[in-house]
Amino acid sequence: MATTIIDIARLAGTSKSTVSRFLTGGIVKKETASSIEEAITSLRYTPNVNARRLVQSKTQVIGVVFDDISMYYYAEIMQGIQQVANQSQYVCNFFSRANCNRSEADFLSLFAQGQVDGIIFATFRQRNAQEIADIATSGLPVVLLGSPANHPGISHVDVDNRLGISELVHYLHGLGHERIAYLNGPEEMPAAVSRLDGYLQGLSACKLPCLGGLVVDTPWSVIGGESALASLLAQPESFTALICSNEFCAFGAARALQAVGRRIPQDVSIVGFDDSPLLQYATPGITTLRQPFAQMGQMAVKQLMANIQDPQAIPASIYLQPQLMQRASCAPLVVSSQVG
Amino acid sequence: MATTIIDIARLAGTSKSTVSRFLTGGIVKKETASSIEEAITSLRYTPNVNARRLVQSKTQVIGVVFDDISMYYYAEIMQGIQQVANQSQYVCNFFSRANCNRSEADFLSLFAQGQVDGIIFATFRQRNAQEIADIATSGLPVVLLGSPANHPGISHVDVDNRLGISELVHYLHGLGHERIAYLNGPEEMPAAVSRLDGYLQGLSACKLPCLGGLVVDTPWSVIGGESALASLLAQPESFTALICSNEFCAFGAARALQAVGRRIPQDVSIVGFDDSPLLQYATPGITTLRQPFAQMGQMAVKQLMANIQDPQAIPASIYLQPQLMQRASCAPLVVSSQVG
DNA sequence: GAAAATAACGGGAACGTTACCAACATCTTC
DNA sequence: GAAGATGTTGGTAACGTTCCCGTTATTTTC
Repeated sequence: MATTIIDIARLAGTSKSTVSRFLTGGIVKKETASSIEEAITSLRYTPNVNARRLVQSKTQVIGVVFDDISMYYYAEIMQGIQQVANQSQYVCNFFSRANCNRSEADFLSLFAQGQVDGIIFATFRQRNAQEIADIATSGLPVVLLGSPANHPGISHVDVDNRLGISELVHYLHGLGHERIAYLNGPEEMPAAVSRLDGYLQGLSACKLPCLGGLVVDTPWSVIGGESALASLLAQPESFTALICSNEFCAFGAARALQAVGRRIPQDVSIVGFDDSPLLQYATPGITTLRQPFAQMGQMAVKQLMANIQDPQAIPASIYLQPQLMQRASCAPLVVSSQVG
Repeated sequence: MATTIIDIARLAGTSKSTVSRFLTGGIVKKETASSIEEAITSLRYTPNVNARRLVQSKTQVIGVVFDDISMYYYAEIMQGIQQVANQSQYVCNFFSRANCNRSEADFLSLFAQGQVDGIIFATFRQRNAQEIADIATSGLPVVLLGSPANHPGISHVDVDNRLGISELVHYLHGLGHERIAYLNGPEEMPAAVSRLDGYLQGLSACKLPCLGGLVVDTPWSVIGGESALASLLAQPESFTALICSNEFCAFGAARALQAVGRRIPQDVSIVGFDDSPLLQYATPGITTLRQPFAQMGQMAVKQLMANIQDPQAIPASIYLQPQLMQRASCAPLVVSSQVG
């Protein structure tokens, strides 16, 4: 049926060993090489990857598993992953768990036996001990992306949530703000926990008091941000700046703030976490911390490659720093402008 | 190294043929079956996909090539594709052309020789005759997704751009509008051409005159929409409604409109094409046509499956209808409200 | 209970490649 | 020009499956 290495050998007047050697970059005489080349183009030959993978027990494929591929940032992560993978002649298999109700363990066995050379799990959630054990015993190189904890034996790449929010506190403090409210995320999200940590750390580093009423929990949604702002206004403590632990609640909070007549940034400075057109095009544009998703993807692949090439390579935890995207939603404190 | 079918046979006290028969759903005695099953679980055996693919020359993989995976709607398309693929025990290989400067032809040869059983090209651009010929001669089942033209021999799935915009004209006409402006997209985008067609068709179906000044070209961006609106206001024809051929220019136009003091929808009704949080959370929310991306992905896979299962299957062109997402940006015409 | 039919199994070739290793050709060196 | 070094080649065994087909075990039928 399809043309094989043997057809090439026959046409080039040599043996399949020599053709194979040519294909894999071994030593062949110039003349032989050129007649093989000729045969390959004239027969439009492409090596059969499955035969190659079978004999080499190597696939040049990495598997990438997402929680739910529909969030905008997954696109960026994928881009980063793909870019580096392709540079290294690797191909990516992407999966979204949301559409196939398989557990990570299912993926481990799905990928077992030669499907992929390694896996990136890009799922932003907590893992239990069993799941970690499954990964560790699978024998496959694995990198966790956007995951919180540092598990011995498993590499992982994440953004430095704590540092990011802490910098944000410094930034607002530098503008003169001392009463900085905080919209906290759901506690089952590890990222939310780290961000709250960053807020508290930032406050203490700036020698600012932590005023209990100024921390309000919210689900990470526009509506969540709106109602969180309502409870913030309902409590007695005043504030001149507001840090939102997520973009959607930032947008909601900003809108709710404006709806009750508070001006941004004259009355309240507001910052978000995560970036999207929503914050970019809000009026005013909302200052936010941008997660370097593409770079996170790139780093994850690089680390995975290292682990694939050398199974003894030491696993690493890599934290990338979020970048401050300055827009018009923050201003220096004017003493008369406190609200609350 | 890894456990093979032979290890299972040995442990189960039978032959590899029988184990293989068991694995592929053939007839085996109950007792044999259970001892094989036992051996499989105790040795944690998983079949080697590469060996299987080699001998069957079938991969259970479909390749999916995107132009640039960073647009939000690709996530939806991927979701749709993945969902149906997984149901059929297929696995997807996703690629983004943006990061690997390979042509579609490169992908055809990359995927040749057993990488995949079929390909979906989800690239929203025009193809030249050579590219079409390459696809046709590749021998691989191919489905074009979001592509404009109907090429003999190649299946394709797209949204019905023309019908969508035409319905939009009817909708606005139904609200009493007769002077409906149009923000046209870049002519190298086939979708933009179809949408303009739809606008013109809609006008003529509603027996409305096409007023030359009311059609303005714009790149599909927020800034583009803003400046297009400026030129619309600079020309003499008045309008009470505005159709934007894309979400970004809709957002920009709406913002520019409000910036010059025109109220939405009291002074001007405005609609977009494509949907995203940007339009959803704009103030007021902007009515738009939502492309059923997930369904497009699903249909593409179904069609591809059909073409894989039966290479003689007749290629099909499938057009899905965009859905009107009604928000607060449109209102019935009040006679005194003309602007322009 | 022998013949025929059926059920279950096992041997071995094939899939298309790589990789080892022995063989052969060509070139140096003295 | 023989001995060694170097460069190039081809034969063959693997890789882990599936699938065909002949063989053996079991059941049915008269």
